[in-house]
Amino acid sequence: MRLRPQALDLKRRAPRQDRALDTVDTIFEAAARILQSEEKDAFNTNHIAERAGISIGTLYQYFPNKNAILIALARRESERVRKAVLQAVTTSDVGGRPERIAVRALIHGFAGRHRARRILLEILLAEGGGAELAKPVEEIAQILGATGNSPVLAHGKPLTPVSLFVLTRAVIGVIREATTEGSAFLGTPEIEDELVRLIQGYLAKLRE
Amino acid sequence: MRLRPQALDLKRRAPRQDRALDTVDTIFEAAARILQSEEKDAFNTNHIAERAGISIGTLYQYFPNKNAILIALARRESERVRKAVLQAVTTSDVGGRPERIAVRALIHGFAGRHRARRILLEILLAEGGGAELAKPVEEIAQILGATGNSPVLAHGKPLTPVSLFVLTRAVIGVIREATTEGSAFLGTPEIEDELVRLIQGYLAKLRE
Amino acid sequence: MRLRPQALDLKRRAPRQDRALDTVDTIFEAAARILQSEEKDAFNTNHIAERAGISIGTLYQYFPNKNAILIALARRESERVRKAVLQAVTTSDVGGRPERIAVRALIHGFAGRHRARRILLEILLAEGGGAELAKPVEEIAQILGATGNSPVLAHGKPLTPVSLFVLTRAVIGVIREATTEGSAFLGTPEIEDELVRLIQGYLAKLRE
Amino acid sequence: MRLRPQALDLKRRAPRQDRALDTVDTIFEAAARILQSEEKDAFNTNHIAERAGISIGTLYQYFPNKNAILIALARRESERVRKAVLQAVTTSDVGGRPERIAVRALIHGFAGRHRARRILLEILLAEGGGAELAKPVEEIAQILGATGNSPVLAHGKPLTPVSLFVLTRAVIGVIREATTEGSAFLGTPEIEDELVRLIQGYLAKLRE
DNA sequence: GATGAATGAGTCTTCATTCAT
DNA sequence: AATGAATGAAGACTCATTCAT
Repeated sequence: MRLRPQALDLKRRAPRQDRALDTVDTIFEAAARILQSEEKDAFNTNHIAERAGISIGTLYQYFPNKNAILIALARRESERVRKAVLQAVTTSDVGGRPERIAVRALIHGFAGRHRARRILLEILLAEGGGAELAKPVEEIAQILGATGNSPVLAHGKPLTPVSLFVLTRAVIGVIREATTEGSAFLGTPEIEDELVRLIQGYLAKLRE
Repeated sequence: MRLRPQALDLKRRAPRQDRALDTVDTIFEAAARILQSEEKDAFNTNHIAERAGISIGTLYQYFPNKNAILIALARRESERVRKAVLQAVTTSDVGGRPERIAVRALIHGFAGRHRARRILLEILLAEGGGAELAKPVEEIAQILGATGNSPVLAHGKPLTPVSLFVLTRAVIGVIREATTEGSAFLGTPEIEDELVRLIQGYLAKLRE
Repeated sequence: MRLRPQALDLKRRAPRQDRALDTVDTIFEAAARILQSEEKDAFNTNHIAERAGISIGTLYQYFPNKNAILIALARRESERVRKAVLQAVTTSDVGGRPERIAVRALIHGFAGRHRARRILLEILLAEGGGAELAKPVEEIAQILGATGNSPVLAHGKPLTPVSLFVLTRAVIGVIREATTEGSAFLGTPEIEDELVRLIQGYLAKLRE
Repeated sequence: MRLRPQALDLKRRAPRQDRALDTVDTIFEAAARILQSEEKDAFNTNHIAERAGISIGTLYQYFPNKNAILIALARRESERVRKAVLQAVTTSDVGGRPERIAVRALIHGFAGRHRARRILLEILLAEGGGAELAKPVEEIAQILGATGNSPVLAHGKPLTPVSLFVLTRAVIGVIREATTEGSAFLGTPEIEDELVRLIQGYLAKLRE
């Protein structure tokens, strides 16, 4: 794959008609399905177009290049996770266990559709789109970092940037590794428990 | 790239002449250099051969396919890290801070040659060689899991498999993310401190 | 050449535009010309495309792999011969000499464009496509085997499968050998006479 | 395979020492074994040398190129068949059925080691060595053609060259087709009977 | 005589992308 | 807007053959 440097104009054409909106969604749907159920090699523009039931020419009317599809797909997924986790973190739930809810949201978000997400991840990394993945996590870290903003840290002082980085990446990292390795732990309540302990233990340590 | 199912015979020819030994090293060196300094696309057999100053035919006398070079490279790197970390973990150092030494070894091991390692990582993942990466970490986890075997856990009971998984992957995960994102924290003493705290905090939590 | 197991989908793309139809024919024509006039080594995908005046990519839009071109070419030729011979065999010509007509059709069919056909033959054999060649002959044998279906055997009882096999393969075999050896007999009236005698002699013997 | 025009000096070195003789035989043996039991693709110089337990360099000390091995192998096989058939044809056996013996010898000769011989045949054809195969048959035809020389034709006049050609190629052709198609008839007594009838019928017709 | 490391032209095939219709 | 035929650079891999040791 020879990709253009950076495709800033991810969408070549702003869809203004219903038909066009459908088309974009159709492409997304096809791309996601391929990621979910097929070989990684099958993720190529011709195949996506075929699966979407459109011509390759039409596909290129909505995306400037293959990478743009990938990035857009990643953005779309990240957005879902971000929202879910954000809500978990900012809402002081009755039981007061926002870490657990955040962890659960993350696991479901990043590990839910195993195959699709893992492959999306792999391709993105392979194509240099790694930064894209960091965004939602980074954002969450920012929010956690703002004192009092989150019940998680209600009793403590604000975290340093490094601590934030380590905290967020540790959680994400464990989930990602589990996904990549195809670990059996994924989806079990145990790993959820452990991740909560990891967070709590770290925060406790920081408070010392 | 269409890879053969499982490239078990990583080396096609057992080098019997001195010349051959040199050649293998030359290939490794060229491959590593490409990973370090060039585009990911540059990691192709023709280019590797060219950079190594040998013919493509010669390259294929030593490696059955492109993937084998990648795996061999990964193995080679992992081995170094494994040894360093292993030593750190099993040696009861005077100061009694094996976590710190292990963390440092891991950071240097996995994050040392930033680019090269990141790209190796990316390509490996993209090519489905993810399992290969898990091995050294898994092994360390096993050792940490054997009670008393490591000073890290000297005072406690053996960890459960899930705890082990979370502990090792959290550390690895943070380092990996930092590498992938090209984080500025990488290489600073701060992140080392934080990782040690992460470990200690988690272990303390487990002992509760 | 490493061939895919069975290239059942000989045509990769069903041509829907006029342009496409032309292209397929162009490819056939180029392939046939190469077979006719050039080295056997020249029968490679790149060269075929070049000769056809199209890009290699276009070629691969119509044929899944090199072998498919070969098979398609063979089928096309066989079909012609089959039709001609079939007609000769099933038509009770005025002079009542269907053997002669069949023989002539076979000679012209299989020996007409000497070089092209011989090389096609050779490559097909070399690529394991031998079965493909047997089909039309086999079919003719079946028809000859059905009593009364053909004037050739009008006066006799149906042939046994072995006799059918020997009869058809003897005729085909002589023609094929003559082609392969580049025999000067090929195309002379004499060999036609002899083949007719071969058939008649054998059938007479069977009637004894 | 890019072969030299015509390798007239089939053997590069006249073996004068026992060791050398062994080497040539070893190469032949290895080549034959590969033909018999492996993929056609496995018939390459490197593999032959490996199988023969010698170095590729040594192989090239005895054969100027790959084709020479093939031709030599073919010659060797043809020689056996030629001798067997010759003897059958020239010996007036008690029962006076030389056709049968000749046919039997041919079948065993050309169809004996099915796989090996078929592949040898295919490769030879593919490499343009077809002429080589015709020689023994041609020779037999010559002998049959010399009146009185063979009991087969004891009662008749000498055959014309065309008749000879047709007669010999018909028999060879049937056997060859049966081999190539992997026919089940091969090796059965029936096909032997039929071939004898084919010969007798043709000869009878010629005598009319 | 033997060795086997090295060579590299050559072959198939893929796939992102364009553009005339 | 949509189509899809055409493009062609690029890449993995093979194998006959050479030649320095």
